[in-house]
Amino acid sequence: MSRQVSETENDHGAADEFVPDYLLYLLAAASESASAQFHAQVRKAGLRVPEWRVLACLSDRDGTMITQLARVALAEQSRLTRIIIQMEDRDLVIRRSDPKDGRRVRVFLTEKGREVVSVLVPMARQHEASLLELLRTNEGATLKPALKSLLAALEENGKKEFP
Amino acid sequence: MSRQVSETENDHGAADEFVPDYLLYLLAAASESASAQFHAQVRKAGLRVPEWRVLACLSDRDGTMITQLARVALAEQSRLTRIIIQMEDRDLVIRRSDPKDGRRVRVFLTEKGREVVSVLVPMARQHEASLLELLRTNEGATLKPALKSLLAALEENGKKEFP
DNA sequence: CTAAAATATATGATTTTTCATATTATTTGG
DNA sequence: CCAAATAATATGAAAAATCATATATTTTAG
Repeated sequence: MSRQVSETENDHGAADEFVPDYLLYLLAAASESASAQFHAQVRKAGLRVPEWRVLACLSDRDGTMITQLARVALAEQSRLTRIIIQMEDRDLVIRRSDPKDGRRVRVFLTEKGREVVSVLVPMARQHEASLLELLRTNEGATLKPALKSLLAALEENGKKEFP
Repeated sequence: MSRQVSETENDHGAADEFVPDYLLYLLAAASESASAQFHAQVRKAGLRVPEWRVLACLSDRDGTMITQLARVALAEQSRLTRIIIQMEDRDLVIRRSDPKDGRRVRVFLTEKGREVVSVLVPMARQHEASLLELLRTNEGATLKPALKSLLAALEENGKKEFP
């Protein structure tokens, strides 16, 4: 005899359903859900998510060009151009065209941008640690390597199709 | 002596960088990258991504209400309302208010919607299989369980904060 | 050396998305 | 039973994202 289940009670993963076991759903949902809390902190710091990503990327490599920033920030080029302009208006970054290649625009952290990112990166690290603590140790240990493998394999795969 | 590395050559994961080893980046990037090819097929089928997600969700549970669809399709409620209206205009779904609770709008697949999803789900399954083949077997086997654990843990966590 | 192709960024116009809030319906506490 | 609280959906206005394409620069082929 099966008990009555309320409509709103979410019984994820019911036996034979497609979505709850579908890799692309799991990836997107995990990304969304895992990011939610930290992204709320990002917004409290007065940044939008792609802006935080830009700052983080620049803290790794100052002077990255727009196209590369777009890749890492997972945003379209034309969108990233506008985001960078807005960030420049708020004195978070400055743009300088590359002397070796005038097409390229290199983006650098300002002092203010550096301060902001120096607060956020430690927060991100701490949040990541708390996420990994949620997982049983063995799963936590495999998740990142598996994602990296997947990304690397997809990149290889992409190269094959456009050689 | 280290060789000269071109600017555009993406040397992911350089020793001491933050972003390439950051879980939220890996999740978002893996989700994006893994989805890209299949989502291109979805668009060729004349659907936007959230529309495909709605159809997939309805093929699991016909008559799901807007709020629940929004959760699974990872879209905001007001956006999903509009998406459903557009899908109704294209005769992919129909809406019926719940007789037991007049606030709820239940969404059902039409014959046409059922046909579309019956083509796309097998494509999705095949694409998923090809993704998992890209991973070394042991990693492929751990990825989905790890993502599910993470999602489950995050859900538990969320409940604690709003009891 | 030069014309054509490729690359990097910017921009205008349109479409999406979001945010706040209105509307309608149900539940709950007194 | 009623008033207030809660819940589900809809909607208008504003912000953001996308698409196609323009502009500027560098590379490549001949």
